[in-house]
Amino acid sequence: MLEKQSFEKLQPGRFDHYLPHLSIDCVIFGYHDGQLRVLLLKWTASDLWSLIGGAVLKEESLDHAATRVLYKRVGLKDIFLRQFYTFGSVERVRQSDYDTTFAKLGFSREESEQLLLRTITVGYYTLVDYQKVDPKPDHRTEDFDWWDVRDLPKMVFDHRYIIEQALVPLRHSFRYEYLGKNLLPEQFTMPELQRLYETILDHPLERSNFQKRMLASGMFERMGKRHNGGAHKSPFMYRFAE
Amino acid sequence: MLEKQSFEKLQPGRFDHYLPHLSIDCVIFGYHDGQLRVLLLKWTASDLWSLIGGAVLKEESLDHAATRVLYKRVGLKDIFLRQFYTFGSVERVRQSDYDTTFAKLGFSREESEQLLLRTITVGYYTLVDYQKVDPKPDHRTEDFDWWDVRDLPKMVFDHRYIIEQALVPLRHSFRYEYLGKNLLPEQFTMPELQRLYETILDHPLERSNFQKRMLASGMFERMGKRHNGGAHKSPFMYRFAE
DNA sequence: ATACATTGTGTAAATTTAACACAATGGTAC
DNA sequence: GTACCATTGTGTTAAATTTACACAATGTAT
Repeated sequence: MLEKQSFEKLQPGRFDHYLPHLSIDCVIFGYHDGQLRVLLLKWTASDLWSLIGGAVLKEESLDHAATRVLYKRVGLKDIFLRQFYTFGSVERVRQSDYDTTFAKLGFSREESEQLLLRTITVGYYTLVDYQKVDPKPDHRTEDFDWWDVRDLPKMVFDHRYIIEQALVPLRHSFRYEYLGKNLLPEQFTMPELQRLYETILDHPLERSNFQKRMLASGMFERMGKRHNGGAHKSPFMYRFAE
Repeated sequence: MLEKQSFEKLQPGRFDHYLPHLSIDCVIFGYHDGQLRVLLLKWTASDLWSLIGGAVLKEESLDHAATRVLYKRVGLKDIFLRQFYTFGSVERVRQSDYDTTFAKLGFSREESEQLLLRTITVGYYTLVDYQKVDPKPDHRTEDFDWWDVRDLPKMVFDHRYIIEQALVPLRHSFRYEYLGKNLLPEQFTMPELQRLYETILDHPLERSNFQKRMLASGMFERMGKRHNGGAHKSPFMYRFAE
């Protein structure tokens, strides 16, 4: 369980090196088993989950902070990362019931308030390969897991709202761009790609029209065929071009 | 010219009541004479111009800060306001040549650095009636003016970049929504509406198709005709519905 | 009264999107 | 080996939307 001392160890000189009142939070999307999922951390001694986020160094950009946090906390590199909104309501931090959580951890009311300072958070969303994630729980978090976006757990602050807001530009981008590179393995079949799109856009797509649209986009390269069992015609494999 | 004392008067207890390192900036769009324009303030004793912005109170939301600043500095109320991006590069404040500007104003190097602190700014854009604007230049700014977005003056920090970035979602919103309520007078003709759209989208639109699309949207109410001279067929007047 | 730039609306062509059809394939069941 | 069949790739048609063009009506200037 998190000790008061270890918190200070965890964030040495937090208020010297980091910008106060500001954080970034990353909605990390992954795809598995026909489900769109987000990577969440479970807080120690609590049933609350949270996004992966962190403070911003005084000498780094917001994008850099997001990249740094993703690398240090989840081992992710060279990923699709996009800022989508900045959440700045007054109640977003305080309204939560996690004041009591801090009390449980041995923090005084005064110290707790330091940690519960008014905070504006810049939201990013990222698309990552479900398998390549290697979260490093820290002293504040004891576990991590992927959660279906349609079935999220109890979350700290306004993190659930942030996820819902991230879904809007995510869906929009899948309508007008050809993403998904980081959500699928290196090679994939057209039905697999379609399933991804249907999951994210949350509605069925007509098979033959989908295939034609994808091929006409020129974003995909056809590789060899896959013969791996299943009583079916063997499909072509594709990958994202260049 | 700005005196050191008046700056303190201007922002009493700035570091007590406001969140440090954070600001909001508003790209105020107006429309006049077939030009899309932004409202800018001219800095005292300088040829630099800037957006209308300000700090965020510790007990107000970002949206509230933007609304407050727009009301206090420009007298605007009940306007279209939309957050679009948060600018957080490290160099955005320091790279500028305005260090020298502060020197001219009698600030010491130390004090100047206080004012040139690393600052993240949350960008908003707004659509306002060109005529209803009543800017109140303060001690830091000696003048204001509307500038054509295609012909902007020399600007402080990254404000020119912020304007360019605001144009992207602005154009996008005009493609998929029916805005313009605040950019036009209460009543307007279809050619006038079309001219607005063409100016913002920056390309010509086919007249008859434009008219049909607008009418079909149900967003506009047809009023009486206008008879005000000009050797032309008199056009219908429209207004935004409800 | 005539001319004419402008406005409102109608219609046809082109393009895009959606819906459906069918043949080919590769494995399974017998 | 052979018939079967879910799946995949592609083609074809219908519907809807977008684009281009046409024409009649109007109000003012001459």
